[in-house]
Amino acid sequence: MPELPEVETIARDLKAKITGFKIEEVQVLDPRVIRHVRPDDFVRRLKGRVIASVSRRGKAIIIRFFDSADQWIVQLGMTGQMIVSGDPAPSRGTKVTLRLSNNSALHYNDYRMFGRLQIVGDLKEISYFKKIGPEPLEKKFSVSWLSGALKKHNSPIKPLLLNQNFVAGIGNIYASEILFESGIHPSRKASDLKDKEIALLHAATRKILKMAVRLRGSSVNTYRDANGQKGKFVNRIRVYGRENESCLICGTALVREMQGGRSTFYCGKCQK
DNA sequence: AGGTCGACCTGGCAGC
DNA sequence: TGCTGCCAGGTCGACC
Repeated sequence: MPELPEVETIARDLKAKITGFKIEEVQVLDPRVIRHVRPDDFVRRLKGRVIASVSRRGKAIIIRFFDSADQWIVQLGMTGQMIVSGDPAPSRGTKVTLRLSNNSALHYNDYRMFGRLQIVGDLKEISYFKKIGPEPLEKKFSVSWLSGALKKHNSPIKPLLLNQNFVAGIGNIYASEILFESGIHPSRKASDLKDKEIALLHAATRKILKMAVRLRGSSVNTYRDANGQKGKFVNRIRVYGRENESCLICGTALVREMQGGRSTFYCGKCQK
C-alpha cells in the first residue's frame, strides 16, 4: 500500500494522537512481524517508554522516546496499518496492540505481513536506511542532482523510480502517475533522458507527491490513515489501475505492461 | 556494482 | 456454490 504520501499522513496523524503518552502494555499477537530483535526484546524495549516524536523517512515511520535512545521503526509493507482506537480489542488482521496511558490503543494490522516492526539504537543498523536515497520533497532532490543521478543508471526509468536507494518514498502508484505527468514513457532508459525531460520529471515528482500529501494519500485497496479513513488522492489517479480505460488527455486506451515484475500503467500517445 | 528475478504472505476477485 | 489462477501499494537476497 503505502508510499510516501500515505506514510507521511499516518506519521502526522500518529504524532498528534500519541506523542506524550506512555506505552503501558505491548501485546504481540503474531511475532512474525517483529524483525531485527526478538519479540520479547521488542516488548521489553517499548514497555514503559514515553513517546517523544513520530516522523517519516522514505516509507518508514520512526517513533522516538523521551527516556531511551531506542527508535521504533515501522515499515508497513503492502498492507500494514497503524490504527489509533478507543477500542482495545484487536481486529482480525491485528498483529501487535499497544495500550497507551490515555487508555487509547494503537493497533498494528497487517494481513499479508510484508510489513515489519523493528527496534534500533541507530537507524544504520537496518539495511533499509544504509543506502536510502534523498527525500524527493527536500532540497537535496534538485534538478541538477537528479540529472547527475539519472546518468549513472542504465535501467528503464520506471523501475529506477521504485528503487529506494535512488529516491526515497516512491512506489508503484506514484511512479506511474509521475511519469504520466512528465510525459515520459516508463521504458525510457534513465541515462538517455534529455535535460528538458529531467526538468519535467523533477517538477512532476514534487507536484504529484505534494498534492497526494495534501489529499492524505490514495486508497486503492487496504490503505487507511491512523483514524482508519481512506485518502482522497484516489480521485486524482490518472493512469494507475486504468488499463484499457481512456487517457484523460487524449482519449487513447491506457496500457498495462509488466516491468520488473510489477504492473506499469501509461498512455502510449502522451508518454514518449 | 548495477540490474534483474524470485521469495516472502494472505485474501479478493474474475472466470469457469 | 466452489474451485483455480491471477493479482496486489514493498523489500531483500541471490544471481549474473
